[in-house]
Amino acid sequence: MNRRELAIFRKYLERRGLKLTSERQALFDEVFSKHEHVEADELLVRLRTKHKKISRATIYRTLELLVEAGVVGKLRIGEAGYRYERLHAGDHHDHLICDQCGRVIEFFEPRIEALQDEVAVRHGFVLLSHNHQMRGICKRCRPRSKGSGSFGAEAAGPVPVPISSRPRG
Amino acid sequence: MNRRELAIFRKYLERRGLKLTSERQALFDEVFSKHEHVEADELLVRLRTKHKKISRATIYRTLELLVEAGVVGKLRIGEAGYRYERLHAGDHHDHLICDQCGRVIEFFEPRIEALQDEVAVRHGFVLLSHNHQMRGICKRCRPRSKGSGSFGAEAAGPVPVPISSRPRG
DNA sequence: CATGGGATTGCGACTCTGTCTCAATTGAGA
DNA sequence: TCTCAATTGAGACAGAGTCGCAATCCCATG
Repeated sequence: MNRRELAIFRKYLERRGLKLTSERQALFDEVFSKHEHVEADELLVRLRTKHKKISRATIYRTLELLVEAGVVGKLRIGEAGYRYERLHAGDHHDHLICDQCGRVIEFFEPRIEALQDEVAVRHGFVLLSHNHQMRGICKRCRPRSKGSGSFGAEAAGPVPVPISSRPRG
Repeated sequence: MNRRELAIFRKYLERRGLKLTSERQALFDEVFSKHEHVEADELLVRLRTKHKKISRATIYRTLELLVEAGVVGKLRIGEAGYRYERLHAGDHHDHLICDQCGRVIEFFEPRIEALQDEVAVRHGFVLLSHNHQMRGICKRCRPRSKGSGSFGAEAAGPVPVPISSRPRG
C-alpha cells in the first residue's frame, strides 16, 4: 500500500504550504504503481499516454519534491541521468546491476552498513548518505555451464576486463 | 612513477593498431601529473594554457582509451558528468566525498570487499566492478567541539546541506 | 622522394538531461 | 467576487558528451 507514503508526502507539502495538485497526485500514483527504477522521461510518456496533460518541467519539479519528502529515491544507474524508485518507510537497500540486461536487484547487507560507519569514523567523517552499486552479470544472463557463451559483441577486442575489482587473494 | 602505466597504455594502443600521438601523450601526462579527480573540461583548459592545441573531442576520445586500457578510472562524483583519476597497478579504492567542500578521500576496506563478493554469490551474480561512495561532512568542515548536533534531520526535515562550492586553489 | 591509405584531429552541429523564466491559470481564503 | 501566492506549460537555455566529416598526419611502400 502507498497510503503511508502518500500521507508522508501530503504532510510534507502541507508543512511547506504547498498543494497536492492533480498533477502531483498523478505522478505519485505512477511512481508507486510499480516497483522499478524509472527515468523521468518515461514517466512523462506514461502519463501522457494516460491522457494526463503534464509537462516535463512539472515532472522534474514534482520528482524533486518526492525525493525531498523522502518517499522517492534518486539514483544514478546507467550512463546518463537519474532513475527514481519508490521508497517505503524504513527501507534501505543498495543495488546490483546487470551489465548485460540492465536488471536491477536490491540487496541489503547489515555488515557492510556497519563497516561503512566504521570507515567514516576512521576518517572523521559524519556520514550522511551512501551510494553502493555493484555491477556484473546476473544469474539469468550468465551462460550456464558451457552454453553459447557469445557475449562479446565487440568486434575489436577482448574487452570485458573487470576494472575496479581488485585481484584479491 | 608513471612508467608502468604508460607502458600499459602503449601496449594497449599497439595491440589495437593505434598510435601514441602527441595529443595522447600530453593528456596522459596531464592526468598523471597529479593525483586528483578531474573533469574532462578542466583537462582541456589546462592543456590549452600550456599551449597544447587540443580539442574537446580528442580529450573525450583519449580519456575513453585510457579508461579502456585500465590506467584511468571514470567516476561519477558530483552532480553532473564524470571525473577521472589515474590508477596505479593493483590499486583499488572507494571514495568518501565531503558534501560541504567537495573533498574526495579514498578508502579501502577489505572486509567490505569480501562482503561484496558474498552478496554477489548470494544473488548468482558474477561481479565485474563496483562503485561505492559515501557522502557526508569531512573532518575539516565539521563544526568542532560541541557538535551542535543538528545533522541528523529526520521526518520531512530541512536536510539541505550545501552540495557544491568547491575548493580549488 | 612521392604516393596511398588508415589513423587522428578539430570543428561544429547535434543529442540528451535537466533547469530556468515567464506569462497564464488555478484555487483557497478574505 | 477579489486577491495573491502557488502552480503549470511552453519553450529557451545550459552543461556534458557524442558524432560526422573534411583536413591532416604518419608511415610504409614503390
